[in-house]
Amino acid sequence: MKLRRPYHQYPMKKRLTLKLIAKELDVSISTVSKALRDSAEISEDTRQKIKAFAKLYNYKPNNIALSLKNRKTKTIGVIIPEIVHHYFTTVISGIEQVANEKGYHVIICTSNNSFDKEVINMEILANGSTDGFILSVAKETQQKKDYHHLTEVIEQGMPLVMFDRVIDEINCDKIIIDDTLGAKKAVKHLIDKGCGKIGLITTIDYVSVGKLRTQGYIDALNENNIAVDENLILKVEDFDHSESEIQSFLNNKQMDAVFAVNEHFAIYAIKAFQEQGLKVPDDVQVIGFTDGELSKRFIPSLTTINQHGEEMGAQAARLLIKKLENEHAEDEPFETIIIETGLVERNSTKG
Amino acid sequence: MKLRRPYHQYPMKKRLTLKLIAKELDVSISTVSKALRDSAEISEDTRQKIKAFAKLYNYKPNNIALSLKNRKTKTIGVIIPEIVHHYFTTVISGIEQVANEKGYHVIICTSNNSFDKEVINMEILANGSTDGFILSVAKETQQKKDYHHLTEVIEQGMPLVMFDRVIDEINCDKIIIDDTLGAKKAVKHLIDKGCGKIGLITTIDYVSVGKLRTQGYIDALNENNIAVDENLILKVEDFDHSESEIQSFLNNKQMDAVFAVNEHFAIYAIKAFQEQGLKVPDDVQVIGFTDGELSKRFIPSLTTINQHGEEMGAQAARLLIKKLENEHAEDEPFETIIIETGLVERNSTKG
DNA sequence: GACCACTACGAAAACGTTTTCGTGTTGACA
DNA sequence: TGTCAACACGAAAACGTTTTCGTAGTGGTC
Repeated sequence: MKLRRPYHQYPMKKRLTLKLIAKELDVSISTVSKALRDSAEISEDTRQKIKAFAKLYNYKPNNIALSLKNRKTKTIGVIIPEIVHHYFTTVISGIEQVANEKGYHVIICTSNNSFDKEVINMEILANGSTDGFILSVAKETQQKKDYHHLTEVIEQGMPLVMFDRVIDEINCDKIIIDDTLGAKKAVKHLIDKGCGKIGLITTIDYVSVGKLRTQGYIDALNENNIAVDENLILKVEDFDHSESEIQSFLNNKQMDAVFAVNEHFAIYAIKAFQEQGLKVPDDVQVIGFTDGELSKRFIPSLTTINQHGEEMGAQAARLLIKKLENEHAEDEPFETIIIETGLVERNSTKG
Repeated sequence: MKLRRPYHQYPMKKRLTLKLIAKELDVSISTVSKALRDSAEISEDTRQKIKAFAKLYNYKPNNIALSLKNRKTKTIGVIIPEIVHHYFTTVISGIEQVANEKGYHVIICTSNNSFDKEVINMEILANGSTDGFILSVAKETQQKKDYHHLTEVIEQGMPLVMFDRVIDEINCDKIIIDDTLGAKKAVKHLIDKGCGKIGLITTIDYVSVGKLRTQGYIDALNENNIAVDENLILKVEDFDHSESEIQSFLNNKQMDAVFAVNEHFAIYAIKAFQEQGLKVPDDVQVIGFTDGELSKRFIPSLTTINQHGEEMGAQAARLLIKKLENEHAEDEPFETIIIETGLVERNSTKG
């Protein structure tokens, strides 16, 4: 008869494993595993005994071992340009909710808008840490047009869902908002409020959203027979010094409204107008894109186009997980889901 | 002599493994492993051959297998109350930078301020997914005072670093700001500007930061021989309806300044004052706590106490990694690092 | 020719699981 | 008593690494 100290007297610290339980209870590892998974192969007696022991000492299977065995990690990798950005956090929030619901967790990496960091992050996560990716590409990647890291993971059979800043040439699932339509909505709203001389503050063209929103602006004007005046369009070069750029742009242009492609630009515009002695929305109306804290709380609060970040994240996660859990995922065609933008009316436009 | 199709002709898709390389090159797995790690045991010839092959087909070791073998994941788990919150994203940003620098990646989970979700997240991540934790506890956990999940991971030998909302009873490394001192700084600044009737808008006491900042407010008054007037203190019960609470609180109190324990409260205060026809900062001055987008961009921009979130995250990551990589971590005493708060002067106080 | 020391490699264990398959023991039945 | 099924369990492989140890082969030395 073997004598052994009960488990709890061993120099604690080590996590409980199947092997340890097996040793304690004088059965084989397989028996323990089966018992814990309620296999019919194991007698009621032994099963009870093992389960009781496991529960008592709080056994939890090791995720890493499971990942290795199952060759899936139940983890999804999210790579975004930056995290200190309200819109992206809402997306993450949406991703996380859906992911957790379905038993996945989320690894987040930021590219800081750097191509190199995006590539490195993808490579690291692709080496087994992650089952698939949700990605919004870095600005630098958009400029470089080097997508080898994306095609690589796709070729390896890892599902990839792109959102927001997507790349047309890459064949994968995508979640986007209709930037053009959203912008058009915004400008149309200004036109409906009686504006005719509408300025646009946007980004330089290689930022795809900037380009698309500019297009929406143009579309709205065209459809309403308003000539596009290049003098009313500012393409901000240097984000960090956008305030002064915007200020000088807005001087003496006599516009009655401005559409800005993001919150920052919008409030700088308001500020600039106010410093000129103009009142928003009485003298000039302003609409932004992206509905963040700033828009909500600014005074006057900002009328904006809402991108529904959370919804976007949720859809992205759903789509990715669908691919992950579908055996025949390869055969299925890729989807592109368009999230509806919404106009949120506040106090920077006339009521 | 064996004939075999070269690797690239096999039905692609599978990731390259040591085993596959070994098979292709007719050597053993160990030889491949050693060659790739430049072991002197392997002849120059074979080494070159193997490395060339690996490079050509872009071999990358599988992280999961490595994690299992090394019993460390090079991953740190971050659990925060919510992610859609500027302050937390700055912390995450700091964590990520340091972590990546040192070859770690970051899994982020949100507790949504729910005790249960915090517990579940910790348990899941503790099952092998993570080497250690960085945590800011959920409100609900603070109320419940149930910390079993924290003590459990600590007992398992997983390092835990708490930041911001820390729990005194738990023995672990901590990164905090001196909330009391920060608040005192703020109130002192108001006093220096000539204010004598200073209001406080804070949260109910079980939110530790609210309590501490309230204490700082009291300290500052005491040190300057100003009597504490309970009528000038509002403890907001319901965050979501704080606006109206604040509004009615501020009516006819005749204060010359307000210290608010966060941005939200601060701008609601400003709004309320403005609606009463009072000018900020001329008639009444306001200071907030936490330096976010809102403070920076609001008009008037907000004088605030800066918590240096990024710095906080960076320190937390450094501390955690130090523990992780130190053999004798167990013996080392726990540290509590205090991050200095800074006063950021803007336009809600007199220049 | 016997011994030795290298050199260059392979076998196997280990990390913690799950699962397939094999097998000893029991009891029933002819 | 011999056969067979059912039962209850164990051995081993597999996931992809790293590392320890063992060992064929080679060449040199006395």
